[in-house]
Amino acid sequence: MDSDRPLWLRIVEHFRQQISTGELPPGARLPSRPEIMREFGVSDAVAKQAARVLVSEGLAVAKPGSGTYVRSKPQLQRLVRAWYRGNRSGSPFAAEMEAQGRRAAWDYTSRTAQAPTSIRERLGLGEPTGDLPDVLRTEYVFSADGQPVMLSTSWEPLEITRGTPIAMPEEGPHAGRGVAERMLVIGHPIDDWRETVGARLGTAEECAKLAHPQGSVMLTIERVYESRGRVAETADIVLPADLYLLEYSARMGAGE
Amino acid sequence: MDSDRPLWLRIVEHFRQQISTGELPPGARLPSRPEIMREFGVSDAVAKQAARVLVSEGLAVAKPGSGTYVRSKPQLQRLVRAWYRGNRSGSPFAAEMEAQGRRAAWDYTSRTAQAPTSIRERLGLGEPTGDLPDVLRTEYVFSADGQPVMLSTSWEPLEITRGTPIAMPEEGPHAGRGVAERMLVIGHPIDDWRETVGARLGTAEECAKLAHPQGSVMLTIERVYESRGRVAETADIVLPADLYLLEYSARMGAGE
DNA sequence: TCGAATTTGTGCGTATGTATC
DNA sequence: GGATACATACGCACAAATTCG
Repeated sequence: MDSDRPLWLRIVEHFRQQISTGELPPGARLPSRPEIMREFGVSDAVAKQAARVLVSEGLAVAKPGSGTYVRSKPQLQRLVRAWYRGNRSGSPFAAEMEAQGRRAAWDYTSRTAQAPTSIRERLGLGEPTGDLPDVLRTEYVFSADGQPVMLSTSWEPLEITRGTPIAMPEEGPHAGRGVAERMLVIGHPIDDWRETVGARLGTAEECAKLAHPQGSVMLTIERVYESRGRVAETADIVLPADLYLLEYSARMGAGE
Repeated sequence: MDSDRPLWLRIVEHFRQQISTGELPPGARLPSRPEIMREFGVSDAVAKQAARVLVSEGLAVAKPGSGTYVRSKPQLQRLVRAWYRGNRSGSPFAAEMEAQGRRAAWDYTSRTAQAPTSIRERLGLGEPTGDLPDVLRTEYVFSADGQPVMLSTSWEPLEITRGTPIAMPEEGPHAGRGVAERMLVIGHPIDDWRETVGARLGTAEECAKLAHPQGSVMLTIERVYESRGRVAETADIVLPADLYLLEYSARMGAGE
């Protein structure tokens, strides 16, 4: 008689408000399911549903055997996706993390492969030759302060890098230096840059790698680096939307 | 004994695969709850859970009284967030939609208000004076081909626009022209531009306004327009991640 | 036009497994 | 080991919307 909204929604809204006002600070324990049943006079199914929604919204974390807790929201970090760091040395990620006073690190695995069609299109590759590999595919897991925070799969055409000292991104004298710097070494200065940003729910694998609950919202970036009108590298980047904001900016040319 | 994964997850994965391979094409009807119970030998609760997950993942749409259907995924549209359209006339949104051959339209409501603190910070406003309004707040619902596709809340400091012919964004000779063009009219050329991109689950209100199922993933943009080092406008933009990709690009200066 | 069958959404009660405290 | 708490699972009931004869 109170309202026409579902019971579980009212409970969700009750806790949403308590969390947003700070009445329930991060880390605070929410009532257990039996407690919710008593306090709100609802059944177990309703308490369950409400808890699941709060968790799926990222407001709470459920710990079996312990309780359900208000999620401590790490401050949203801004990732500056601009190019004025072009002539710095070292990886852009490391520079960004250093600027925030965080410790950067990454794991990677590289292997040559034949590019799938979607990547072929982005790289401007022609038809594949037999099953000859034509790209170097490198998977990265980037970490900040020991926490995994970003996934990236990078594709470089072997056409460009084969036989050069930078053929393997993370080996040799230019290891860990970032794509732009490495390409410059072999005479392919990156002079154009394009990022396509989207968002979706993370796959189970992505959530696991990033130590996030299943179904977390992820930002996706398709990055393309060009050198003299030719694509020198492309990457698929995935990062948790609850950790990062992406910052793009441009100064307008006067006439343009 | 088959696996240690939850029953509902196995059912979800079953349909996920059928959908991704096209075996279940967009618009196809999924089995009803009783059918799933029979086919998989599970209880009603499991069938329910599986259906809810498929819907929350955006793979299916549930129609009460009718059935659950594979969601027809509209092609992802790219929104170019760059500034080379600076000297075009008319609204950027209208131009973008026109370029895609779609019909653009928008509703709006404007009113003066006292800016909340987060907006004050972005606009660089000082302490509020009593409860005097100091911004014009305009809420937009943008539509393409009659479908709502984007929400935007725009904030303009009255300090700048008060008493000018463009004080009301959607009235007078410069109605519907876009912020940059309007600001230029009163001698505040937009010369810097910054967007902060994030993603999250849409609120119930946002999902309703955008005719999307509850809990859809949304892209969020915080846009700031500056004129001579001063913020002339800021906007909060929300758009469904299953409809749009955002495209940012930059040509690197040679030396930078 | 009307009514019956179907289907989803919501809600209740109970039981078992497993992790935490 | 015992109590507590969450995750999973079974079975049932009813309301509202849709479909179709």
